[in-house]
Amino acid sequence: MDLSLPTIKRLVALYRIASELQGSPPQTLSSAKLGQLLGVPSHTLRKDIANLGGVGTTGSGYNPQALCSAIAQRLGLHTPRKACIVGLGRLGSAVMHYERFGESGYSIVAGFDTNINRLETLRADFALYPVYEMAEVIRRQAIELALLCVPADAAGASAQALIGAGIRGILNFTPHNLGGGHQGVVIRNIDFLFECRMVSSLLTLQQQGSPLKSADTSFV
Amino acid sequence: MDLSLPTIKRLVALYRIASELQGSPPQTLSSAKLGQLLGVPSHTLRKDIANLGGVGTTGSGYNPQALCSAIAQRLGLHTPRKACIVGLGRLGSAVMHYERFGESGYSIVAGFDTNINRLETLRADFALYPVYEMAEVIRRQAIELALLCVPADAAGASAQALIGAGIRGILNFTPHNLGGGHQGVVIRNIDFLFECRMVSSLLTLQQQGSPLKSADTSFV
DNA sequence: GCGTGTGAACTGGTTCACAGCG
DNA sequence: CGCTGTGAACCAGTTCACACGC
Repeated sequence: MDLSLPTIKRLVALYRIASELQGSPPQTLSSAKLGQLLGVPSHTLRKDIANLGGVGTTGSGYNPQALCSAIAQRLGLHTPRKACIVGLGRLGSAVMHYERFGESGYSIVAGFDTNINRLETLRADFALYPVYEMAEVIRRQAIELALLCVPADAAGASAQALIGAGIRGILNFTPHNLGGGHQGVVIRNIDFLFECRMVSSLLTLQQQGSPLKSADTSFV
Repeated sequence: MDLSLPTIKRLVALYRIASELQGSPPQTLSSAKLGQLLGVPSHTLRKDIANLGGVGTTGSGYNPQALCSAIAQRLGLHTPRKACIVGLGRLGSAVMHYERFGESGYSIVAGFDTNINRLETLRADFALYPVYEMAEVIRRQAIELALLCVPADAAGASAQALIGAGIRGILNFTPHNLGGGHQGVVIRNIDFLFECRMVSSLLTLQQQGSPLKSADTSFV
């Protein structure tokens, strides 16, 4: 069975909730309960989970850890993968220090920057390289994910270089849209300004009395 | 005409592109060109833009600044609104220093934290308050947006407090899903771990040979 | 002829309703 | 009797194809 993109998103969100709830009291989770927690109708979740197959006893709800591991397995959330940080300025450093990154399944194995001085002064528990070695390091170490933290005006070029080096995914923290479809490379934008504007838009339309169907604005 | 959520997202993305391109050479933008830049088929964009009405001459393309201002007006991107930061730790400080925030149309007028010491030592060009004054300040100043930067375990309670105080939108930077549908409050999650897992999932499915229709993984 | 605008066809994701198991 | 699993109905958004203005 193929999963649709919305379904994948909900499953990833479910994964966190389920993993948080798989703690001490071995409760059982109903689709209604989960739906409430996530802001999604229960039948949608039932469909989503049904796609995984085999989880959930008909009649009682879902077992948290069964659900958790089913999602993780189906989506490969535990697959160990290598990541690198491109751009070690303020933003890159912040990302680099994010404690919970380990939970993602990725391990950061390299950092790149154009500024040689910065490379020498920075303290990191992974190797740092000048950018001109980027392609080679990525290939040699089979790095799959790049955390793109360069200044906005360098984003396009960096992305091209990364794709040329065979990267598989890019988390784009720069405020620059990397839309140019490059087949096979997964790109996700984490864009503060964009989200601000989304809120603004939704508020505006809502204040004008536009329906704005379903409260799922936090999703999608 | 009502706009759908996917349409709104594309228009917001378009807005940035158009505003970047409205510079020196007064060119004209075709839907094909824009589509390529955004990774979206041209006819989809044509539909989206057509919703705005009146932009675009049949035959030649779109005028960048006309497009820009049409989007801004329709979505209220230039509407001045007030925002506050809730939680002034490492994350909150980073958000607070984000230079380009001004472009969003919001101005930050207040910051809140439980830690009184922190309030006294922090340097900001807006007023800082202890949390117990939060509801009152939000109401008095008619603050519409909250940038939620508290620790994960405080996220739920803070969100409740904000909603109780009449906030209209929340940008949730905490790794905690705020799904619980609260009618009328726009919530958007900016979640690093979630995005990492999304990439992981998409790579996994893709490597298994699942179709993963359309390269629009960066959208939605 | 290039490129927008748009009504009509289509696709696929969501919603519904009910069968079935604990 | 509560709650999951699922096939059928529904609907929104995307895709297509063509008419029209420059």
